[in-house]
Amino acid sequence: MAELTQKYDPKQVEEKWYQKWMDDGRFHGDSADGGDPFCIVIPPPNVTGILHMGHALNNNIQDVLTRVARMQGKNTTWVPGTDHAGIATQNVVERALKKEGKTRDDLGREKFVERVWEWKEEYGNTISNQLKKLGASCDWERERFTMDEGLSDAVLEMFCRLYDKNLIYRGSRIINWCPRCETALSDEESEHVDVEGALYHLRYAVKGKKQRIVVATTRPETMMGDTAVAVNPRDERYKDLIGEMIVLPITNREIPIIADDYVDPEFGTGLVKVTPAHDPNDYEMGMRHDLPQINVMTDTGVMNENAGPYEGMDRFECRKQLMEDLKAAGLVEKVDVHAHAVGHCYRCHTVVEPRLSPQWFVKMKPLARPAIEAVNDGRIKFVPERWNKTYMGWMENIRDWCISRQIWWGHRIPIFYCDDCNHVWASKVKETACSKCQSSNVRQDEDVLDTWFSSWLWPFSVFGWPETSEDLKFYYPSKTLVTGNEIIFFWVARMVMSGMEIMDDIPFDTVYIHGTVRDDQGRKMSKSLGNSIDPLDIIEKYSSDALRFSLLMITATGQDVYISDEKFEIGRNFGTKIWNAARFMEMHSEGFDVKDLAFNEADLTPDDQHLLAKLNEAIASTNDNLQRYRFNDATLALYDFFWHSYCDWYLEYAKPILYKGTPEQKKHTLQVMHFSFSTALRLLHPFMPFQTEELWHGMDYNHEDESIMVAPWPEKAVVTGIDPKTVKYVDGKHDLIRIGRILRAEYNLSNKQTAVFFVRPANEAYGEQINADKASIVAALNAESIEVDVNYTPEGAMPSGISALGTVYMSIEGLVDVDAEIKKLTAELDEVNGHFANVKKKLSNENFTSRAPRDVVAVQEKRKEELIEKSEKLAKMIEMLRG
RNA sequence: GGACGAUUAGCUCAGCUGGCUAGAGCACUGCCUUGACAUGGCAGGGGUCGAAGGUUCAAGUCCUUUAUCGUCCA
Repeated sequence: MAELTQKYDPKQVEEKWYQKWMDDGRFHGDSADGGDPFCIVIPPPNVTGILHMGHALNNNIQDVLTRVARMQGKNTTWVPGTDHAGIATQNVVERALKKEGKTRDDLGREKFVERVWEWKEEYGNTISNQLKKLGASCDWERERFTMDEGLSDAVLEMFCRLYDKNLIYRGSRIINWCPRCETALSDEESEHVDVEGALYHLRYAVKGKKQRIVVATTRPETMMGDTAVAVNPRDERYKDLIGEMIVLPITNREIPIIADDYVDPEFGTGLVKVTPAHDPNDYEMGMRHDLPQINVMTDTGVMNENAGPYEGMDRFECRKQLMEDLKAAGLVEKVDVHAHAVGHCYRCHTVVEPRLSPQWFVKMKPLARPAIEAVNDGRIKFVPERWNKTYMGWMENIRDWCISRQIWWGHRIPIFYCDDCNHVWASKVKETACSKCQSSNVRQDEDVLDTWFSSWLWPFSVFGWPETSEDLKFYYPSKTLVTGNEIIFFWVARMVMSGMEIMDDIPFDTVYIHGTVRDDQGRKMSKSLGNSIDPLDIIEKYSSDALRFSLLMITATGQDVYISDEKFEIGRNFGTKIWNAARFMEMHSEGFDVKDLAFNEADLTPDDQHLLAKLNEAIASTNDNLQRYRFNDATLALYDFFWHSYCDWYLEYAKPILYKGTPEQKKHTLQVMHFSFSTALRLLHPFMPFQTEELWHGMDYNHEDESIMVAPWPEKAVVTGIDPKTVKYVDGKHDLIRIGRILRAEYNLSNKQTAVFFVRPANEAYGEQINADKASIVAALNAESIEVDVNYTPEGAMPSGISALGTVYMSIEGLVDVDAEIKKLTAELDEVNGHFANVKKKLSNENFTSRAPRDVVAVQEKRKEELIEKSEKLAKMIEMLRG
């Protein structure tokens, strides 16, 4: 047996094993090997990304699932990769350029894109490398990037297919425009943020009348684009105004007052300005009433020539100036404080400008139908189930997806225009001649596609689609998708749609949605708040295993998780505990063959049986909880087994045997220990991959297997010959020991002081068992001796307590504090009587005895007996003390 | 405005199909450097389960209302 270091050194161990696993090709799966496929595709992080706690949790979970599947002998692949994050990456490179005093226009499109590729080559592997530090057992040979050749081909193929099916179209719609990124965004990419804004009440003059009306708006600067004022047709107040004309201030343009049901008479004054080019509802109204559309801003959110005197002014600057001017002209009725939700760019948090713009869209309704069915009929399950509703809500109210982006980094839209015959067509190849009139006067669309247009193909594009491959056939559909709730719309829902459309099959059968990682005050971790905890710092400080184990232990299924540095001590301390337990075993294992663990089941002592029963429970619980994605419960089961069952009880029980027992006893005990430990180690491996591998080798458990990664996964009960009655006896024995220790503690006996104990067992059988098993109790209690006697009666005042196996007395010379004893026992008696009263009340209630299930009643009846017995014992003991 | 989630010990959270005498980790108190481990051991204190109604033999758990916080959607 190799010698374990006194202190575990995670840094060196973790590096060593990850490299070894890679060298040995442990992470790779291949369809050619056949078997039972198990596939997970990673939610591709942004290529600009650096690992944060959300990633750590997310990938940790995937790794656990993957490692379990691998140990179960499944043909496993976990496909990693990154996405090109169009806007984010472009922003990063533009910032770098800015430092050099350049803009992307200075470079031109081609040079700029080259520059982004350079950036990607240099920095793009950061997150993948960080995942390796986490211990992620990704199939790196399959690593993909959404802009690589194959995936780009998939994107073009998808676009052309949908275009040819008329599921992609170009049209002028109100889209979300980010004036900072200078591109359109999808509805999902505009994040609604509640802001304390203002509701401006403006006076507009009615043409030909003295009358002025008051219109309420949150965006006065769009006034220059107003083409109507609208009222609800049923609003009596304004009935007479319908059809009149309004003269807009500043530009003096005349616009009509129209009637439209959309107007909410309760909002503001019941009169709203209509700006069809800057608001989706106004756009709809404009269509209904055939109103002109006047765009008043440029791409950068600066007022344009339609804004008259404000041309060239930033939109918010304009709002301020305009309001001052209107105020001066006496055209402001009032300004109310107004809380409302304003769209912000999800990449740069600039206020989004809704704006009329020609863009490319995917028609979503036809794609949604099969995706709705797949979840409705249970082929795809969300865990926790409630996310079904979120998914369905979005699917059923789906709106067309704006997929064109006015940036350079991304897949260029494969649409070609002929400037001679105006033919428009989609093509996967770079066209130089018109497919209709053969003119060479053709040009490709300037825009690129939304990044999500490539990631929605991920579950099949990573396997080479549109090429057919054995891997695609074998691994698709994947098993579980693990992700956070924030990308259900962006990604999960769209993958289901693309999967159903292209593969005619679901992309995964389970979507596990985990919580969001927050700081200890419940705030989202963010760079700007400076509250993020860097997983790499935690790994440095505590180890990767500690990070992983702690994260899972504190993350309840689907609930948000609050973390702080100290939380990771859980995992570190647990690792230390296991390490030291292993060292202890090693100390006693000289000359012992860990490969010979076939102990004789007839020789199993009560404590052996108890430990093995606990091991079985741990196996069952781990498996059950994994199946239900209850990772915290799975880790808790392992924690509890190792720490309490194994270390606190069994290891302490084993000490006297290992130090003083016969060679036969010693061998038997070591067999039980190594058997249990090595089994539990395998269960723990997916959660703490590094340390378990180190111990697997350090303890020489690695039979013919070279790695614990492929050691057999413990599936179910491993030992027969465990008697439940014996297990229960040991539970009782632990209780007895606890009672004895309490007596010691109450009288402040130091560890050096031994004490004489007397036990009056609850029955003969227990008496016999205790007698046969006395040595272990003597050791646990550091007792001088233990006398077991069913008829034991103390001669004088003795400290005592009642355990499950019987009454325990401790003999100490002349030191008994009789009053304290009486007080203690009386308090206990009161408690027992309280419980007894409750039970009695229950049992005398006929409704209970007749309606409750028989076993529930039986439990209460048994309890009643026990309480009576205990109460009597206590009363007698008190009486005796009183003398 | 709608939907979902949370509210349980000082803190962070479990508690799943109602049977609970409500658990864990951290923090706290006392004792202990004992031959795996002080990143530890043994023992201990600490909760009318946000509030109010209801269903039930039985409610932390189910229903209704409500308050507070959070998330998503409009």
